[in-house]
Amino acid sequence: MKNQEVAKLLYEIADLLEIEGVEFKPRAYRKAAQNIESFSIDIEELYKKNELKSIPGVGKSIEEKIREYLETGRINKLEEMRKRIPIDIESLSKIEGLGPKMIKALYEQLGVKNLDDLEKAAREGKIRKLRGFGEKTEKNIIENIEIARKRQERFLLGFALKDALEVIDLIKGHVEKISLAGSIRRRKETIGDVDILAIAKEPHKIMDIFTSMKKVEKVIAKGDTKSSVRLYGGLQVDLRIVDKESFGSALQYFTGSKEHNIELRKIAIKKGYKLNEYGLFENDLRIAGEDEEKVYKMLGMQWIPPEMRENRGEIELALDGKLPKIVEYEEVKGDLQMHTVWSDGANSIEDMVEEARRLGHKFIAITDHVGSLKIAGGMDEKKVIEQGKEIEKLREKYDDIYIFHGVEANIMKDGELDVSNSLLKDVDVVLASVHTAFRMNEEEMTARVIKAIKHDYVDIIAHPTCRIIQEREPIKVDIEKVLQSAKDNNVVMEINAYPDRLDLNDINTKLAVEIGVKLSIGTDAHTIDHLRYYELGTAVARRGWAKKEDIINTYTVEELKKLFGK
DNA sequence: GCCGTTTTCGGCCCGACTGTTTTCAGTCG
Repeated sequence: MKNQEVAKLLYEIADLLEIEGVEFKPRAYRKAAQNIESFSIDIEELYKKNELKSIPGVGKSIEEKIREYLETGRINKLEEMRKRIPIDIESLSKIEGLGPKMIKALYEQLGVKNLDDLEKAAREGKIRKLRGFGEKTEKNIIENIEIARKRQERFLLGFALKDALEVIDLIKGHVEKISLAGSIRRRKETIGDVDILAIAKEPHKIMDIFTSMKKVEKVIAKGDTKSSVRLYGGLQVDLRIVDKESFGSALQYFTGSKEHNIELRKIAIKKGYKLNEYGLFENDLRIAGEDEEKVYKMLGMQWIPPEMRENRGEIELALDGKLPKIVEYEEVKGDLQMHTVWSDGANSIEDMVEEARRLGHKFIAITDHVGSLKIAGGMDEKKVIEQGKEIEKLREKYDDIYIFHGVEANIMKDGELDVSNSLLKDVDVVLASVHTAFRMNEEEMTARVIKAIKHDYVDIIAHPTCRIIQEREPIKVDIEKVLQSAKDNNVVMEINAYPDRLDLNDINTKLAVEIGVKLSIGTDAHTIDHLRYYELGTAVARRGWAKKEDIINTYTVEELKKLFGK
């Protein structure tokens, strides 16, 4: 699927156009890029069917460029622009306070093309002399270069969420109301910073508590309405105090996404209203603002769960009153992938059972590695049988949780599993996944995974694309074909809930739901501490619009046994 | 460059903040 690839090029064209001072076109390109990037249909399929224009925001001209790229591997106009403006915009625009206009001025007047040039010019005191720039701007640039170099891109949701919830815990006793906002409230897989909103009678007292927390490394800004801190580890947290009558609209506004908000504001305009962070206004009269639900209601639409607010079609559905009822966090009743000391996990089966009970799970699947993955302690048939006996004993001891005996087998290069059927036939649930030979072409890799899907004993394909966020690209598979095959063969696809996997991701989950594939949530826990990540899996499910019936972790133990053929 | 329940031409989201200015452009979220 080349959607991300094409989107990236369109974003680059947008950046370059903006540098050139072209109006409105950058917005058009970005809009098209955004839609392509979150489109669950393969852009190459649309191209073959001559339906590229069915993507919102893609008209004659952008269609032509996509066509050119898919046919020749390049876009002439982009190549020309790159030659004309040889600037590393991507890294330069990461500098806080540096936008296209300033990048353009720096290039034209000082020849700044990249971070190194920028730093040199700043340190030599050349920037302050430019019209529109000054000493302060130059000083900020120097500081922000350091930060941009040090900062590792974005933070994983799973890690940031823990810090964010701890911050809220510290403050919530002192405020009237408090909520996460921003991408972390939408449970995006990575987040830039944490946004928190609160109502407070004595703002500066709250700000004192906030800025003097133990985990604060640096106070970036401190005022009565907004303070920002950087925690140890680099995560930035912003706390805003808002008025009670604006809390809902501020929450809506700061939750985003930006694209979602833009659409909402257009709807407001059509109705003759104005929507901003202070409320929804008819003339100067505030007709909604205190609660978020009412803001949506007054715009004539259903309230939209934060996880869905990405402008991927949710607004149209909410206007029609046809939003799908997505799975709720408390409907997920168990965890279907985890490891123990029987392979590469750190805890015993009983430890995992105890912790799962504490989390309120009704069932878990112990899915230790089997077969050739010796580095992960892959068990042989004899050990699997022994493990089964231990699980049987624990089932007798605990009657409030059911323990499925599972295994995780490897899908070898040829699509066969690395263990015999005799090992698999007696366990309750068989996960299969790719752990080796990640670099295969799409055709071979797709065939490999589909062969595993068709295997007699495979119930679930675990971490289907094998990506590691910010570390390893997904394997090259034709995800639509894989999902269709899963549907045809009644095989479940996993949403791996481990913080750096989240695989399937939100977009592929949405596609799976559309195709009708059942999904399972597994934490892939290797210690008892990892078990709490199951909520991240639910978050991905919600971002992919999965309903309760799409997620097998909402089933009863009896229903699961039936599904696994036991 | 795209788009249309005001439009096939003329619009394209909104407000705050910063740093530079002396009334505002640029950037950010």
